[in-house]
Amino acid sequence: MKIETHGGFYISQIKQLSSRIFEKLLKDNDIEEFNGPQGRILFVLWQKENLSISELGEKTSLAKTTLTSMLDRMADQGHIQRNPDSKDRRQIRITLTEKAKSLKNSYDAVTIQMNELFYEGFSDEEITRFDNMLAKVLNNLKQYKE
Amino acid sequence: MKIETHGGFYISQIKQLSSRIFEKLLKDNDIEEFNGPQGRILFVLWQKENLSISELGEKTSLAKTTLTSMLDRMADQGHIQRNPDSKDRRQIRITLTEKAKSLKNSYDAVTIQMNELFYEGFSDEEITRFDNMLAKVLNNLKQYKE
DNA sequence: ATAGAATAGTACTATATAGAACTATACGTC
DNA sequence: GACGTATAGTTCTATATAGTACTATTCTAT
Repeated sequence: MKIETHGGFYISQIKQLSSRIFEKLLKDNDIEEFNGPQGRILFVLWQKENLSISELGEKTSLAKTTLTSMLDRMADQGHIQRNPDSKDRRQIRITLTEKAKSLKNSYDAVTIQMNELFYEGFSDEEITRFDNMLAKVLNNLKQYKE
Repeated sequence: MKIETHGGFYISQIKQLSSRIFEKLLKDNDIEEFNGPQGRILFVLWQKENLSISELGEKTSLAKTTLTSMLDRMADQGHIQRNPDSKDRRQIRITLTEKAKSLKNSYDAVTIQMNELFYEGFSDEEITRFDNMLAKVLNNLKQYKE
């Protein structure tokens, strides 16, 4: 690989800008209940509840120390609950409150707005190809972790 | 755009993991002088010095309030200097110290290691295509900003 | 020339983020 | 079964990150 690449530099910037824009869209849509980073955690829990904190970490790629404090805030705000695991007393299972479940639709609406902007000028085929490449990079990085 | 996309979710995760891996590579290469986020700022300044803080913000996609505190730390560590602009007294021009200039090679070496991992299994052509797509998304987001 | 708007940076505050060190529990080997 | 090791979470600390409110300076339209 001798060519010049800027992937990492682009990714950082895209992350920065999309986070700020997402935050703004939440505000524009009068969604005050959660913010972008919390949305990422909810996104995972809406798909599958009752995850342990470590599992949540794998699915979000966040460190578990990050999750501890975020889950603290989300519990304070009435979005999640910490439940002891019945079999392994080291583990904690995270479940959603009804309040949190009811927010999924608002989140989805904002995601659609976000995607329109994000993928402006992309054909459906290009989006698919791009998504696959991102998944591949993500997989490369996950491999490295061990 | 009716298809299911995960671009934003992937981007967040890639950003998270690559930041942590990059940090680890810096440590493995015994580079203690700067960290990942500071490296991003240095990367821009190595290409063109004497930027104002707003210009640095545009090129890194960081908010200027973020830069204020990061530049404080980087000045403390002897990497950058704040110089008053001679024409516009509101502006400050950022220059690199000799110490900071000498770090570029170490950074480049780590970037190469990082890219090898990041683009594992990509052909040169795919890398180029992927980079172009990232640039396009970044451009979309920058457009929106106004 | 001056008032009002725009721009550049900073101070302050809150959240996100993660590493290191820690505690409690479980597991694996003898 | 006991001891050493691995795993799950938390606490503590430091940096990154950005929004809001602020000050100082410049620009613009009259």
